[in-house]
Amino acid sequence: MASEGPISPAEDKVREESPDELRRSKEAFISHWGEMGSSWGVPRSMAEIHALLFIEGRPLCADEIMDRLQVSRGNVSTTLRQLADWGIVTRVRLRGDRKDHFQAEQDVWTLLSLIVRARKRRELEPLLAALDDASSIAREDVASAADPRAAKEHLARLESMQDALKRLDRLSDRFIGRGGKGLDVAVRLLTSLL
Amino acid sequence: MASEGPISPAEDKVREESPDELRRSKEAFISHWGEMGSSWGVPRSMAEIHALLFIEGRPLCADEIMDRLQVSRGNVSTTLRQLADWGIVTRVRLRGDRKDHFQAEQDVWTLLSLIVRARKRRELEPLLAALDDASSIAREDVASAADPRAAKEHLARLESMQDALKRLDRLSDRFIGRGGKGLDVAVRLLTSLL
DNA sequence: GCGAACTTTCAGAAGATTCTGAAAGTTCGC
DNA sequence: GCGAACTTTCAGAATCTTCTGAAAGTTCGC
Repeated sequence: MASEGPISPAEDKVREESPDELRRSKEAFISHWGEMGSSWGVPRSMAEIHALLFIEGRPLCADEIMDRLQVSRGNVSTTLRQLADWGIVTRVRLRGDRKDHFQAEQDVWTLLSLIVRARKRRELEPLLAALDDASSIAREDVASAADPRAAKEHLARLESMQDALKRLDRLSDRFIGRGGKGLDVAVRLLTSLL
Repeated sequence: MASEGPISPAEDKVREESPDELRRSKEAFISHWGEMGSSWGVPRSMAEIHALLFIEGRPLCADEIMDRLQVSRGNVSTTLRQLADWGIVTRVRLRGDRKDHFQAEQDVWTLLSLIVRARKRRELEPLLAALDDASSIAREDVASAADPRAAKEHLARLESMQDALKRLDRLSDRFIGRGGKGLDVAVRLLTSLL
């Protein structure tokens, strides 16, 4: 292509690829996803970078992300690493290009599973560990306490919280365990049962 | 010093009520709950105030919360209002006391349902509305687009995200709908099925 | 209607998080 | 081993969120 005409800046690469409406729609998706992320404690630019990769569907390199979202190279690099750690973005090498490219998981249920898994590890599990400690200390304390009644009630509260969270934890292990479609299956199942 | 004076600061009010171990255990719970909250986008002090009310189990007034957590009156007031909006804390009037008192929901499954409900309203639903708009625009665009192939793929991506989120939305309606124990039931059900 | 008791509001301060960009690091072909 | 292409790191800047506290608002008994 670009065969003979010397350099006709805009037209020669007749970029049907972004006919404005499409571009606007992508941008809307990116903003909303970023918005949602930020209310769930995910840095806005992280959510946006993910949204861009998801909605483009093809592997993009750092420079393209910087251009499209107007964020710094450092930010892009750090964020892509984190997204890769979560497993929702993968590094892809394109033949003939030394740049790293990145591609987002395209299956939505797999995506959601991976997100759940990552957050569970980082946030739910440490809390459960702490509750375990807290309640075993409280359990010992029931015997020796000056006010055993109060100690017992306290223990009961801790344990009810612990039980519920443990149950959710075990449940999510099964949903997201091997496969990836676990969540999808579970949701369909429940929808039909309830 | 101050050994024989009429005021013997600590000992005279032999407070069995907080035998140190109990107090420490409560404080540990409060910190961890606060920690978790803050990684899920809930202000730390909001999560802590809730944790305090939950773990005490009895109605507390603003002053007691301020003392225990060392936060300002303004913060306590604002936060209690929000917790009440979420429905996980209720305002209680105690006979003979003009102060408002606040009490946290004690049933953990009800608590979790209420949290899910609140966040769904504030965050999931607006996103769904936006996706609806985005995909109907994209749908119209498929006809007129310069590159219908690209437009179709884009629409497919939007819709797959929309479908999954809608399904979760409907599902959570049922879980949390009337009752409060919906979540509990669903979790037990799934645990036995999967 | 007045004052005391209590609560809410909100502008600005304090604090936390996120982002930038340039320098250091890595990798690769030659 | 060298330089070009690319990536990562991280100190400090920019930004966003949360918190404080004092003033304004409300409610209630009298």
